[in-house]
Amino acid sequence: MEKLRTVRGVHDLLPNELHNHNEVINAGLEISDKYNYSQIEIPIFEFAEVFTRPLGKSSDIVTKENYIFKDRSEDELMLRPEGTSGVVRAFLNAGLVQDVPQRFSYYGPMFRYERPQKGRLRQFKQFGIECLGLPSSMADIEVISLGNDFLCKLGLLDKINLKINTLGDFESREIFRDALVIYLNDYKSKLSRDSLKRLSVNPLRILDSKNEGDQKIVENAPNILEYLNSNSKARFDDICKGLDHLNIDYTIDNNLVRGLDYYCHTAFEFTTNELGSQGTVLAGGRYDGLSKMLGGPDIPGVGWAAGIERLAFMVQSEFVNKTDVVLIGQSEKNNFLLLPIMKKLVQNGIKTEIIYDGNLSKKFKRANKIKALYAIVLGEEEISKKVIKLKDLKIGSEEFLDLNQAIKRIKINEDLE
RNA sequence: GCGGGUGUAGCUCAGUUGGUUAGAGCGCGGGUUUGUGGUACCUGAGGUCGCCGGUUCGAAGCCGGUCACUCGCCCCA
Repeated sequence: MEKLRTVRGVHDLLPNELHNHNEVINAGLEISDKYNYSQIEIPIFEFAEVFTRPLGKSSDIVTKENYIFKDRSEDELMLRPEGTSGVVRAFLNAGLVQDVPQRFSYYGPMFRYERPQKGRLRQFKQFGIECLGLPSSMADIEVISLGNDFLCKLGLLDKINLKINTLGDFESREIFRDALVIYLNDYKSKLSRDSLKRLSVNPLRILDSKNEGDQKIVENAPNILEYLNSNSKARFDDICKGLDHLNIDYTIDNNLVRGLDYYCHTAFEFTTNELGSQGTVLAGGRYDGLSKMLGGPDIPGVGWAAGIERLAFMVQSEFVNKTDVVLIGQSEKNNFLLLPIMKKLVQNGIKTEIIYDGNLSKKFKRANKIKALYAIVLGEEEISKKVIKLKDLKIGSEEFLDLNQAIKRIKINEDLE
């Protein structure tokens, strides 16, 4: 029989790697809890419309990167490609519109049918936060500050840069877009093929093209900051001021744009150059239009999502599963006597494994392999004396003790480490 | 979706201009050790050379296709 494997771009997570993921997730949950964001969980698949409506018919995520399918009742469903739409949908369904602001955190798998690369999988995990119901620029600053603290907690701040930009409100953006198209039309013959396509579909995207020729053309293109109305301009100034107050380093990058239609005003990205071309590690922005697109009232929102695999790759702490105690019986028939000992050790919070097979030599080899700190040996001599033998595997010393004394000893030494 | 690289033991990799039983280190099993691990020594197992086809007397090595990984583009976390 042919050996089965995972599907393309979908990977197993073995203990080592999962440990790194959990470190990222736990840091995220802890810091967002302190910022008073409450964890929620939403479905992994939804009616396709939850994503197709807000993401816009032209976005890649909807046109070619989706996992879309019909279930047995012919409903069009989609594996979620991102978290924000689902969170806002849940917020609307729960009637929390009555009770704003709401602050949420979430994490879990997302799905995009893309060509896999390092840091880009078809099933990948995101950690994200959303702040709903606050139109004030203070919410933008809060959210960026939370992201910054999250990365700081992971010890990654010195490897990561923050870029921010504004897309303006919808009015400013329209005016800017028109000006940009007029400018770019003069260079139609020199634009790359990709950008030529973008010119009609999503001209703002041309601004962050990696094509050198495009970049030269873009250098002298209209600057979004000059097209902002006074409200949009004031917002952006506030955000810069807020970040200054927090001593958060950032660079303004007027070519930073968003692929998804519901974004407006603030856009930001934390990037690294340690991951090759998939350098965006945490990104987000304001999405005041989203709630309405999902059929709800006009509720503003701002948030971000971080790539767990990408961050875990940078954290890379070595995971050692350290066993506290192994239980070794002299012969197989003593194994039954080891069960209540294990139970008692576990109740005392001690990580325990019974080694069932082999002679004593093999059992100690196993103990060594799993990096056990202590061995408790139970043989004929111990049974007749009604004690156990506690061996410290680091220094090799052995002692006859009763079980309660042994537990005490193990716990004392654990605390010292 | 487009372009480049790679694929040999569980892992990291050798393998000459195509030549007969495909190798190493680590890891794994057994032993030196009948109540005791780590070190050392001895020894053993493990490979349809990613898969399919072609060229050839003969293919791990050449050619075509395919799958997977990887790098860049696209896009994004």
